[in-house]
Amino acid sequence: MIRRPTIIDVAKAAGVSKSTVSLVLQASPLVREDTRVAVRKAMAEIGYVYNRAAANLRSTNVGLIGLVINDLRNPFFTELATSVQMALLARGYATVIGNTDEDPAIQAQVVGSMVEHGVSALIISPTYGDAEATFAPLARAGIPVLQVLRRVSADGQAFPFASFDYAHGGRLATQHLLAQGAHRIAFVGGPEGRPITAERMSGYLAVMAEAGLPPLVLQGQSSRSFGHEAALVLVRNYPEVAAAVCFNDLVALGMMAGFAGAGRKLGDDFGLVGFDDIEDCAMVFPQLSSVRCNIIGFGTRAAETLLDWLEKGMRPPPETRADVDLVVRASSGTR
Amino acid sequence: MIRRPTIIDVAKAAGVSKSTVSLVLQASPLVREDTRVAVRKAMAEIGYVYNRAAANLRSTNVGLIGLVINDLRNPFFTELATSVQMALLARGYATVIGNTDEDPAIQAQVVGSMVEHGVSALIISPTYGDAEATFAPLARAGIPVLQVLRRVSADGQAFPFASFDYAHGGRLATQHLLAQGAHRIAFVGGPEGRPITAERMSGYLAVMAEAGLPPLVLQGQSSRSFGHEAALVLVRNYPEVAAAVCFNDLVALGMMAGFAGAGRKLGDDFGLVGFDDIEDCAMVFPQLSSVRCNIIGFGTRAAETLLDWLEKGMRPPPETRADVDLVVRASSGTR
DNA sequence: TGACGGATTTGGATCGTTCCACTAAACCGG
DNA sequence: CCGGTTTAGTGGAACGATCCAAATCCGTCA
Repeated sequence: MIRRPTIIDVAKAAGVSKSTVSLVLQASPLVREDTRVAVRKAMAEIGYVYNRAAANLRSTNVGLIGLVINDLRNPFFTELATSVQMALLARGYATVIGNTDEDPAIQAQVVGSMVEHGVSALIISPTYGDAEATFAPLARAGIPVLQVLRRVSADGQAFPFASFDYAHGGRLATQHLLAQGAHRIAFVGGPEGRPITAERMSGYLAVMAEAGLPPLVLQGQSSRSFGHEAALVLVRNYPEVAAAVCFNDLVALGMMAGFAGAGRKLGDDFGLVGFDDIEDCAMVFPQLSSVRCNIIGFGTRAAETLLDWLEKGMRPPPETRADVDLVVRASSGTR
Repeated sequence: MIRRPTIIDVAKAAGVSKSTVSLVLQASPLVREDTRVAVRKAMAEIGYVYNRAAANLRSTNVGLIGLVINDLRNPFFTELATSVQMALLARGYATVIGNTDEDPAIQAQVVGSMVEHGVSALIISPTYGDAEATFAPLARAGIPVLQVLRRVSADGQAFPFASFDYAHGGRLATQHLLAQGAHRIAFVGGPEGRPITAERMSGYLAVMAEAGLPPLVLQGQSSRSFGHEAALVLVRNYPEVAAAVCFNDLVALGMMAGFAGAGRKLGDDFGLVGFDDIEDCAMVFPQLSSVRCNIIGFGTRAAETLLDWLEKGMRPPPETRADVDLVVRASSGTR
């Protein structure tokens, strides 16, 4: 196999020095128009491909941003990934996406690999578990890192955190179901002992306490299958429960399937509100009410925050919360 | 900000030469155990981070594989991405995932950026549209590239293609619905003029022709919303149609919502078979029959094929088709 | 003891860019 | 015609690793 051409080959072909070729590559105004054209032509002719590794060796800022996602199969995260990538692209940065599949060891490896490849900054939705192995190398690398959606490293100064105002979302959902006339309302799903579960539940608990009603919490996986099971449990053991706030939409969708199988009719017999408002919510029957987190807006803002930090040194505050609102659809009753 | 430590700093701290440090980094068997330990200790102490850009400058193979996905929001592709990444990781390669969002311009940019960063090989599920801008630089770079799921560059020698035996899947689905007693069977969804639509439809058309039955095709987007519309069209305009083979599961899920809204009962009144067998199929009610494409197996095999090509020079055949089978669930009738 | 040879270790060249200090030529006003 | 300024282009020194040929250890054996 033949060697890849370098700027020196281009320089020879165009009859200029390698420095001039370099200037052309950087779109510098220092080169005359006709030499620029000649150099470009030479590049096209000999099939020159820019070697970024060599360039990075001299100047550090690569224009590469890392995005670490803990679960690429969850639509919520893919939507985030998509929006972040588009926003970064719009400002001229390339994105590398890494998936950790909720495995701290893989996360450490993925982050390590990104740092080695010289990403200039990182957005990470971290996996719970050994934070040290992931964040210590990041601290050493000294690049801007934004934690989103989950705060795993408590060091908000080094790793600012951005998420949604989940507690408020929980309030909205519960208040809405109360207003629909439900009294016994359950909270379903959410992995135990995780901050995000506590946040989403806290609004529910607060509203129930204010209304003087006893709470009922069924914790568990944030998956469809858990929602399915939970629906059957409710039907069997808690027939008096008339509504539920779900930890997320996947749980709610699982519950919908469970209720459908058990012959319980959503909207009329039972009010259901999900969390996240993923695309599927409007696509199922009956349509699912959900606490909307504007993921696209959030991802876009996260990307811009990160770039402002990287380019202008504007370090974001340790904690940022984005607004949420409630989208009322058929699943929570039409009364 | 202080300079990142280099192997020379490590070498000084450990009292050895930079070459020795380099050997330690490459886990070479040439270094004595205690010097290795000393070097590792020095690295940890001064917080050394490997600089891959510098390494790549000398030795080309980076251990970085690119994965280009056309739609990261489609669960089918995320499952593929996840499995490919895991398989590559298992063989010691890091993966960078890029999303093109079905935009040929973004695809060209993403691929260009990956080539510049020196990926050693690429798996791409390409976007339809300007193939030249994407594949010409890849041909020049001379790295192994595998087209999966979609064949956009016709050059199967340079860019081997791997996909599923979709035509066979279409046959299986249609034969099954016939066996369930349906006579009027529609084919719903699938973007017009795309090879994949033709493939999936061809099995359906063949079986209908063999059975002497007239086909009915409703082409359109491969989205839930199109499925929703199509269901309403069928109910209104073609009440005699008793079953449908869908272009993919998203269409089928959309149809399910449409039928539920129109009060038509799946399984009894209407038989439905999807395509892809994404996770949702088993999670909705009634559960959706689907042509299963073992994506995880496919992704794993694609990764291995690519690495065999890269490491051992075993170039794959121009075209590979993976087996599919039919998963029968409640949506296609229980008779 | 000293030559031998396998196991370790080392210095220097090298990879393809960018950056910097510098030159050559063109231009300009007095 | 001269010194000074601007414009366009140049050569060489980095950058931080790898690779290779050569040097150095050190235990063995004649």
